[in-house]
Amino acid sequence: MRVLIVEDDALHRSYLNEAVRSALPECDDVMESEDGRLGEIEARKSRAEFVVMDLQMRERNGIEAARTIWRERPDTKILFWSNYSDEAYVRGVSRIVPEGATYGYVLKSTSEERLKLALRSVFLESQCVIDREVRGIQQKGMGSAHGLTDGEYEILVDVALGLTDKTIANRKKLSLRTVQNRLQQLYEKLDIYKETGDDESRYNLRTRAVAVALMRRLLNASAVERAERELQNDWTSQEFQGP
Amino acid sequence: MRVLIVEDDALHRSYLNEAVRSALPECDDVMESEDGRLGEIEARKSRAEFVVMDLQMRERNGIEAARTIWRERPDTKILFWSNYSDEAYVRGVSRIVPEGATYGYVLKSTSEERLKLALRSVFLESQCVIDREVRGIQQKGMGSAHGLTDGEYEILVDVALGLTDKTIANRKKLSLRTVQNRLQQLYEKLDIYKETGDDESRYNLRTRAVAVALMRRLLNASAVERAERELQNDWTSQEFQGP
DNA sequence: GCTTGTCTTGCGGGAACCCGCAGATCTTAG
DNA sequence: CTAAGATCTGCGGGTTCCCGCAAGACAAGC
Repeated sequence: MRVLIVEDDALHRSYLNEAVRSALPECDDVMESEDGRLGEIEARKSRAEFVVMDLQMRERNGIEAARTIWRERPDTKILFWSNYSDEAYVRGVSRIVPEGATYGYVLKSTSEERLKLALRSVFLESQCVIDREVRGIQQKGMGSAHGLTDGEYEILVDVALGLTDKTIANRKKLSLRTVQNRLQQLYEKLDIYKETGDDESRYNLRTRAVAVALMRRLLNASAVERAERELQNDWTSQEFQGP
Repeated sequence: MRVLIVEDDALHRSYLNEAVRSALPECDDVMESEDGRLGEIEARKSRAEFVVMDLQMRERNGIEAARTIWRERPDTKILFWSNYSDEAYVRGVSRIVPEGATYGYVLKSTSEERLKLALRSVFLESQCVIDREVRGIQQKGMGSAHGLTDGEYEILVDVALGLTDKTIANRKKLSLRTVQNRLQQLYEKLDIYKETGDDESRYNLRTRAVAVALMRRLLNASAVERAERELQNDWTSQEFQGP
């Protein structure tokens, strides 16, 4: 049994190493990689079945790395280990997990006990373990507080990328007016209107929406970069023109 | 001699504690705070002259905390200790440092030797120490690659907040056309035009500018939040109504 | 069937945005 | 003082955005 740790902070890396050795005495070998890119290579070379993965790394973030690892070996068990419970990350993870794969999601602020428990549960018993703080975000469809539909979230990302309404309509195969409608209902969910109501001063609604999405941690730079890469793919592989 | 450590990650906190005790044997007491808010209180209560401050914390980020600490005791020596060399953070720090104050800025990835050296240099010899990677950003005015004027950066922040051109004009006491001019030169610096040139597909320029600023780490959520708070101050203290 | 509700699409217009052009102001160098 | 250069400002227009209104599509329920 061999475990691969992918984490770019040296302290956290050694902490994880120690925790893994302590929680899993049956573990023969613990490998380490310093960023997502190297993690992919190491996982491919060593054929590790168990991975502890940091999100938010320099060279290549944990979501990208996990996706390629799962693409090559879908039975790999991955425990995600993240700083915050940003909605963008949680969504990103749940978007790439393949059918039936086992994974976990724990915050760096959890106690060592919980971490070790999660290691044993995910790696040995193939249970999915998700921290309570994260769980709150994962179940979508709550009381409009910060529960965006998948469709609305998609629109939000496209807007945050700086796309035009018309461009979004082409990409999503929708009418122009429909895109604008979804934007409006996005504005309502984000309380954009309430703010402009206070003063006569007006916001530019679409950029304001991006701003509050940032502040509410619905978006972050990594999510935008991911979407940007997907966009460039669509952009070059197929030309978008006409009805 | 007493040192206050403000850092919300437990591992980094203990690492810093050890480093401080090792680098500064003449240090009597090492205090710790878990976020910016508590750090302010502890600094006020203990009258610590030396602070090691993390940026990017939950409750109140390091820049805010440092500002209030410096406002109460401008002779406090602060060593900033950050994950990345994000332009937004560097700008934020250099914006709040008072006249003649001594401070340092080192990355978490630097070696323990460099960290200890920085601790001694800043705290004992009152030297300003700034990591090489950070230095690159600090000197502004380079070959248009990512060198934004202060004025351009201000505009960028206001746009990222979601403000209207007219609103920005009022806030900055400028003409509407001037704001739009600055926006145009911002677009050029960010290469917004080059991108739209590839395809007929159009971007919404202002949100696109925010997107690339995010991806180039010129902006981040903390910077937006900071600006938002300033905005709300102006908003309520004085009413903005054009002639 | 009829109604109710949600989602999509079109039309139209007022407002905001993007920008070329040209005159006015201010700085800097010779 | 003058000339050159950068910045600010107003005007006019083409485009996009924001949104109220209304008609069609589809599903669920009495």
